[in-house]
Amino acid sequence: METVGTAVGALPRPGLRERKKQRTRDALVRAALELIATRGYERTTVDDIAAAVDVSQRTFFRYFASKEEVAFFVSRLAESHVVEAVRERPPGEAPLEVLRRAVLDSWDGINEAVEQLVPLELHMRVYRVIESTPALLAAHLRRATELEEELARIIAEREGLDVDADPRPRILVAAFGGVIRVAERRWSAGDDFSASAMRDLMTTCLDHVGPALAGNWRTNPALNRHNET
Amino acid sequence: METVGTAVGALPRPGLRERKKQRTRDALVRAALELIATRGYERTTVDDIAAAVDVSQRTFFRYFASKEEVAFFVSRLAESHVVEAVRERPPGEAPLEVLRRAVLDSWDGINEAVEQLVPLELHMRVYRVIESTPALLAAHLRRATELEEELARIIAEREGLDVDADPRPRILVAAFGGVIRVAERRWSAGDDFSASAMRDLMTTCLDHVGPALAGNWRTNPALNRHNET
DNA sequence: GACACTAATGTCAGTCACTGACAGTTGACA
DNA sequence: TGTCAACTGTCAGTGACTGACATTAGTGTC
Repeated sequence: METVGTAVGALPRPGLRERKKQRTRDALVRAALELIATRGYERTTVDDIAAAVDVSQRTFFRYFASKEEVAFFVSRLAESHVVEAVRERPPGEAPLEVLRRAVLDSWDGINEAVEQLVPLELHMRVYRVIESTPALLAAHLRRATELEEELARIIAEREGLDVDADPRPRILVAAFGGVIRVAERRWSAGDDFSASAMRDLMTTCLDHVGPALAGNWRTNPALNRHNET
Repeated sequence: METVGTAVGALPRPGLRERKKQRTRDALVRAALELIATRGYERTTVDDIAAAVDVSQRTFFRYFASKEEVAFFVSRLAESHVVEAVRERPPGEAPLEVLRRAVLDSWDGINEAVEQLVPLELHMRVYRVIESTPALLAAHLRRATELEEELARIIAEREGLDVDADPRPRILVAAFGGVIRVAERRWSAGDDFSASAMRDLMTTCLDHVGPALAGNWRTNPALNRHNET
């Protein structure tokens, strides 16, 4: 069934043209992230990025729809991992637990995948720029809500619900997403950039949701119980 | 006590120059919102808006830092009312209840204030454009997080906490904000654009937070109790 | 009421993100 | 080797936004 010369299958070798494209894309991503992390987003022009890879500005825009897009290349990778992890959770697990476990359990794998693309340290520097650049922060939040929408649909499907009829899937993911973002901010604001520090932060923040929403904080000032089924 | 010709106090009359500025600003807002609601955000250029008010493009940018800013003029007004309402909540009230009551109780007043600036119906059409335009949605979310930050600080102060040390204020507002956004979306997606419809939606969504975060949904599928003090 | 002072505005030139059109180059495949 | 299609570069143009400078128009003064 498989001829030798032609590319019948999809895997064996992508062909010179495809490999060249891949190389150009990677080079653009790396150059862009390095420039953004160093100079900041606003002070990095698309011309700079293109020049660093020695292609025309027009070519940059053939690979990325916008300057923003290249800044979120790594985030995009991470997000797809989370979605995958949520999809693979065993049925019957409680909704909040699905999200919690999916994020926490896939965390190490995510960081591994990122590292294969760019140094984790570079990604962190870029993340700080994202958090501190209004235009990028806005884009980040919009992307986050798109991800939340996808997760809400998955949760709804697991529970056999209609996302547009029952508000709970979206409410759960919105609350969850908000908490994750608090963790992200604390992570990028602190000085421990390790993956495990981020996981600890997420755990802590998630453990606080219930108590924070519950009545008077002064009657239960500290966090006493952690795990429930 | 009151002189006639000159502006002695600060209130009586702002002077011709100031009144002209106010008129120009209002005209720009109204023209912009009308154009955005009708043609959409992307198909409305700043030149269009300026031309509609018969001023130069440069003047537009002296009143608004960006094209986005004019689109959020009404939202900004509403936000300031919410902040005010949260500030005025009686001490001792539970944090989540502070937010809930502040939003719900000030809702009618907010809509009144908005109506004085532009027709409520126009604001709703603009809101739909905001929700459906990526660039505006992003800006909307960023503004929302800025508001959340402010609210977190107020809550922290009420409770005598340090926002950067105790994560609960930010977690609470993040979860709360997420839920409010779900309500906003359902409101703009539906067909009842009245203020009371929005209030009902918010109430319902807030009532669902607890149950949505709690364990297994199938054991408590419906929402049975609504009001507590 | 003429006069200086200053804030508001218009005009102009320039940067930067992004796009469509067209032409040149280069892998892919017979 | 030659044809075809995909990639790329160049160029021109739009639209958001900014700085510089000249012009206009309220404001307070004599």
